Amino acid sequence: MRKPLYMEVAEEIKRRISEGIYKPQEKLTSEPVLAEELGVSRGTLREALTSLENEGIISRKHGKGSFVNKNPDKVLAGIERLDNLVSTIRQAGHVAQDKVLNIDEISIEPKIAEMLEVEPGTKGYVIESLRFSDDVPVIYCYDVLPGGLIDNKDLLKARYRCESLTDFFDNHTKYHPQKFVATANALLPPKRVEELLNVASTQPMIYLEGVMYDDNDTPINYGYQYYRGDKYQFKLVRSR
Amino acid sequence: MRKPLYMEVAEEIKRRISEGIYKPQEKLTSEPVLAEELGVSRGTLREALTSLENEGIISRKHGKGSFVNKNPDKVLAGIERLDNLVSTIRQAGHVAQDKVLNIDEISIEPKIAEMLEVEPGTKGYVIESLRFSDDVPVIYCYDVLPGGLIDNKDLLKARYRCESLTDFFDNHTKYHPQKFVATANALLPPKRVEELLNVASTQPMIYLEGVMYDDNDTPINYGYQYYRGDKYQFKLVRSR
DNA sequence: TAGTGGTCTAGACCACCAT
DNA sequence: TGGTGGTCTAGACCACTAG
Repeated sequence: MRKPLYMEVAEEIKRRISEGIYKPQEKLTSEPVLAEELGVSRGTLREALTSLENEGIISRKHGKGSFVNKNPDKVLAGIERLDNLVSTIRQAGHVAQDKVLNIDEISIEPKIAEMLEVEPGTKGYVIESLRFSDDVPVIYCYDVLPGGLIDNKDLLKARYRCESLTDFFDNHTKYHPQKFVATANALLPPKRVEELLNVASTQPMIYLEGVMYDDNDTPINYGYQYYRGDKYQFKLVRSR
Repeated sequence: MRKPLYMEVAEEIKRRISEGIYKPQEKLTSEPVLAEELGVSRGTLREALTSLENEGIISRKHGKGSFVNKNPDKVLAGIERLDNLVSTIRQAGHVAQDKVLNIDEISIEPKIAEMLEVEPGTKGYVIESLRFSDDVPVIYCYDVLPGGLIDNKDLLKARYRCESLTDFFDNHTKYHPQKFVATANALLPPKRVEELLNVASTQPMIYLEGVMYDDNDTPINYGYQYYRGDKYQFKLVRSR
């Protein structure tokens, strides 16, 4: 079984929506009937519907039915998604590029060491990088990796050939980034960021700072990013 | 059946975690065994585990088991949650206050009318309000309501006695806010915001702008907010 | 009352992981 | 290989909404 059945079912329903067989605001065929029609059990159909609901494509109303949302496309891909920045820029229809500025060995300062759950003064690496959209630098990234994660310093050179730190972790280490727990803020750029991104010192920036965890809850890097507020926007759905 | 069984099961597991029967990083009893032990079907147990996973309390690893996460408490309550701003400030340990500046009748301009799905020029109401933290104004809110939602203009006076527009909708109308679809940005304050929040014109602000929808996907208000970047921070979890 | 989504069961087989 | 979580089925009953 390549793909789980319920995913194929979800895709079939998406297809029907995009082909206009089910239109926004309209009710879907009821669960028992649709399950029969698609040749799956109701349980499997419900798994598919649940995933569509989580994606914001449909809404279910107890006793009434399941309805196609307005703008089933628009939403998604927002600030709560940990995506490759480069692919996010591409999806927005721009030419994207990643550039690593430098990789240096450092001694991790206490504040960051605590977040990374290592001893202060432990060896680590700092990676500075930029992301470009249509040849304009729009994001500055500063990342600190505990040295313990990297067996061999040469391994880090692979970062130059990756499109992001996440790609590097996925493809060259045994750690797989799962979530970035952060705080969001608005700040003016420090001198270095001002110069690298070539923005005015009065240009407000979106500032995200936090720690990345892998799927075993191991902290794998501390990082912060400055996003040009005039060039980069986050989509966001706040819900109850 | 008061509570669904799977919710009770989820609570029982949470209880075991908080009582230290299952400790962070440890593996839970396997699904077949735990289901038998709790006297429910494996399907029901899995529903409970899924909800715990969505809450970030456990992680499941195919072929290995389900594990209690570190810090099963901390996270959550971030930018993706549509919460009463006042209660959010209180939770952070500050004295919070809401103040409505004014409520005016207006003719809705085309750009906003489109977002609210009404005809340009339709009558509507503008509400300007501030949120205070320890007597310091930290958030400026500008909201536009389609006139059609409000039978009687006097009804709006109730807004003065609410702690937020969301409370007003919940308690005085038949509309119940469900989600705020928005964009996030960093901006410098316009003159009016600069004066009302008493901030420097160079103080970066977090700017959220979007449309609120009720549970039937009816747009119930357009709004934007300016948050003082130096006084207000958002928590945020970006995950895959 | 009829139809809808919500919950629950019992049992089966598959895919992943460590040994 | 044996144990774990992942997927799937068929059938039952409950709770909500509307006419």
